[in-house]
Amino acid sequence: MKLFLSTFINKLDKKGRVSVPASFRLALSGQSFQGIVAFRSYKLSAVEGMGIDRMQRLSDSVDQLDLFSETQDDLTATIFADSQMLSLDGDGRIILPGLLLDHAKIKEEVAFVGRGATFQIWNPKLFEEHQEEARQRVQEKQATLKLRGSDES
Amino acid sequence: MKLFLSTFINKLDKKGRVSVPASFRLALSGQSFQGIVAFRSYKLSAVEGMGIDRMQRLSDSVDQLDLFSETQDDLTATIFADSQMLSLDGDGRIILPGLLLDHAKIKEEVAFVGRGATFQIWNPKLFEEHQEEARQRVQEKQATLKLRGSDES
DNA sequence: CGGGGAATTATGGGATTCAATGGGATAATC
DNA sequence: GATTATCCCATTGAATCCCATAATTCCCCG
Repeated sequence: MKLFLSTFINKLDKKGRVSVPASFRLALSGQSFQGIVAFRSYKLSAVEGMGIDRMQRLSDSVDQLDLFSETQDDLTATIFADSQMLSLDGDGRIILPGLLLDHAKIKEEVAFVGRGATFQIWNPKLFEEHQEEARQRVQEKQATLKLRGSDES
Repeated sequence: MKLFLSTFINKLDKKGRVSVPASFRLALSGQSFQGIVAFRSYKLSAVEGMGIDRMQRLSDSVDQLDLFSETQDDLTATIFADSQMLSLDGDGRIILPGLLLDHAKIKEEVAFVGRGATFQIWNPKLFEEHQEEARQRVQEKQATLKLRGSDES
């Protein structure tokens, strides 16, 4: 199961550690770096999280742009430079650096929010509000989605 | 793991040495030259850094251009002629030559800035400003990126 | 259906390791 | 001989490992 689903709320201990939800750890297993890559969302008070494999694909995509171009530099400065490699300890925890805590306004509780291929890390309170607003926007706009590919069950 | 991620700020000692971040050293391991290749960015007050392997690829790319063309000559002059091989000492440090320090206006603190397949070396203060501008440009232009490769993470 | 383990997960804290840094001693270079 | 580079070791603070315990979920059997 390689999907990040559901929302989990865990505690930040006094060393700055949090348990990554077990199902997220499962989704991350088998990657070349045992941990998560996280960077500040540039639109939200939240942290974007994913496995290193997806990051590698992002890097390959950026490599298709012109080397030394402004676009390439801007993207790498906001994504790669800002991202942190947070490795899992033996008990499945990471330590969240202060920079990320500040950006997401996280104090003692941490929400891990599944988004399919990636996930986000929030202050639980702020996420609840955000989710409510998102639901309303979806309803107003009657947003829909086209399905790709085929089922294989 | 062959990606340069995150930003690390280390100190320049009075002998002109800096520690290369451990995760960068990991990304450089296994290459034919144990150290980094660095040259002055021709657009920014920064130093471009990478492993020797990527330098080889850059050389191959330049080889695709017309021999003796002006572009080819300009590129080789600004990149290959300008680059320095900085070897790692036993403790994972390099010596930054004065030419590079001057160009990047580095005094006592050095920022190693990950860019995926490569990295940059900055004066931390200057990079912070640059990163802020880059973030804004990304937002304004709604710069996006198509993900390459297959979707199975 | 429901209770009682058994396994898994989350969390707290002590002990250990490792990265970054400073500096002395030795070797190479001009 | 002076300057610069390399090697080696000491220190410190942070990250990691390791174990203990608490909470939760799962599962089997009554």
